[in-house]
Amino acid sequence: MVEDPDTPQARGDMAAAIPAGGPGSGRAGLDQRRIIGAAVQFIDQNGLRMLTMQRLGAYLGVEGMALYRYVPGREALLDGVVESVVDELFGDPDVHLEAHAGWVDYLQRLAHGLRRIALAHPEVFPLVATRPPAAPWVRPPLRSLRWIESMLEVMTEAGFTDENAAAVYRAFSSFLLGYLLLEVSARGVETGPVEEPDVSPVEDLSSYPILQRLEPHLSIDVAAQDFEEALEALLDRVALLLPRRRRPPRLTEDK
Amino acid sequence: MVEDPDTPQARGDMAAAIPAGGPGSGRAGLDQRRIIGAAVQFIDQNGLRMLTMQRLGAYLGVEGMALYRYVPGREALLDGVVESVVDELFGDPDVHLEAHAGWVDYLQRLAHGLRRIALAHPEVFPLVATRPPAAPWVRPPLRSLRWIESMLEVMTEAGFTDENAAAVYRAFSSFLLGYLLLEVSARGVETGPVEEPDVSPVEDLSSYPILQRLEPHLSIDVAAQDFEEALEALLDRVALLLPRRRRPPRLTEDK
DNA sequence: ACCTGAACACCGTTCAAGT
DNA sequence: ACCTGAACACCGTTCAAGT
Repeated sequence: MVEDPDTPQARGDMAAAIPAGGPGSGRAGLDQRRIIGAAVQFIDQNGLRMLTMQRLGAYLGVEGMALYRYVPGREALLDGVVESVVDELFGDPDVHLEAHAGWVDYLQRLAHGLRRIALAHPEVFPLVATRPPAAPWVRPPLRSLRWIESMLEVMTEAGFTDENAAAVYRAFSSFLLGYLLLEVSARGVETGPVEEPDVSPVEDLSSYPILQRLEPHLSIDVAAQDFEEALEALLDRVALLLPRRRRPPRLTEDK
Repeated sequence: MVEDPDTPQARGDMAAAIPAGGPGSGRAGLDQRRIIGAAVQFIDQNGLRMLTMQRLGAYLGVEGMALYRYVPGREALLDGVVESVVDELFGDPDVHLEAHAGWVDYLQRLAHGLRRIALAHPEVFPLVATRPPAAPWVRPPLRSLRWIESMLEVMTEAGFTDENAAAVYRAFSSFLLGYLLLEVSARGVETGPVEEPDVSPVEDLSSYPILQRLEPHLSIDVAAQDFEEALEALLDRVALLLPRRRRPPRLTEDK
């Protein structure tokens, strides 16, 4: 079930005129899975806006138009990229779908799994966030029917009403989307191409004294701690929806 | 300060061969403000992916290359679009910068103002959300130094420490970004072009019984109520950061 | 001063032709 | 069966030329 996006089949060192050292002419023939995997790699390495049918073709040692035999077009390819990246969650050993210790543990694993994906593919994540979903109840970044079903199942079995389970799904999605998109974009997405040193004309802060004073508190390292706290706050709030029981103490498994 | 994006100067009914009834050859000469305003209108009407230098030129009754005298290029134009839309906040009479009744009232006005902007320009908002910010501490959707400064000022004057004011700014940004992006995308962004009826092959839900059962709870109308509740929850959580005082009761002004 | 024509390098996409 | 050449319509962008 875990589709290795690396497909290390017969990787010869013949990356001669091929840009950025792609999988080269990996022989073995094209195929939709391989093309989408290569697109993910290409975006990770070169940024989304560098992805072109012809460049992706060259990356695969082929002529660009050849891709149209396996992929309906560029838009469909991007959809495939998003699906493929989100589906990495299925292969994550730390998010074991069936082996969780209660809904808190489940949501924590899910959240951390999605965060790992976002950080592993920062150039792809904006695509995950903004591609129009197939249906209005598919909310990024949890854009997989399987995961939505899984989450709703865990929540309802944990005693949440249907209505509350759905509300938790919505709140959880909003939280993850906002937080991860900001974290990923703060880590210099668009650091892709050449990144002209530019001597950082970073806009004059002298008219904004408070912003200037608080700047150290707005650095990326500070922001990186927010995730755990915000997740905890959300889980605490969710726990209040549960009829009788209090939320179990943290890190204690309650099977 | 309120720059009317409609620029109703001499609007003749000569929208002959001009696509989608733009401002036509509004005479009066081009100018960067007018071009960016037209781009916003164009995106609102036709969707982002329809925006092309040549089409925007035609929309303005001009030849496309003419725009390069006023705008450095397409990327810069998009930056201008984002800035222009976010700056509409300055003209919003309900978000009066100086006349607020405490930080709770201030944050509520700010949140609702940004929500109005997102809903007024659903096709632009993904751009607001994903354009790489000028600096890592500029967090969408509050991408204006003036507003960031303003918010930090209100929070610190209300008694929050520098560190907490910054934390509130981060949490507030994440909340707004995640919530508004999802709300906007749920309202059929990409309803732009022709929207083939498609008979909605909306993916078979029969393998996902819980999802199927909860579908009514995931509709857009249900989700639209979440904003107020989530905002309240965030404000409650923020209030806990304040050293002594409790959060003042809702809707009561405390000047 | 301001816009346009023509040109360039590059897109996505189709399809007949090659192997 | 699978890839390529050539072609088409369209991009963003530059610049000499028109008015």
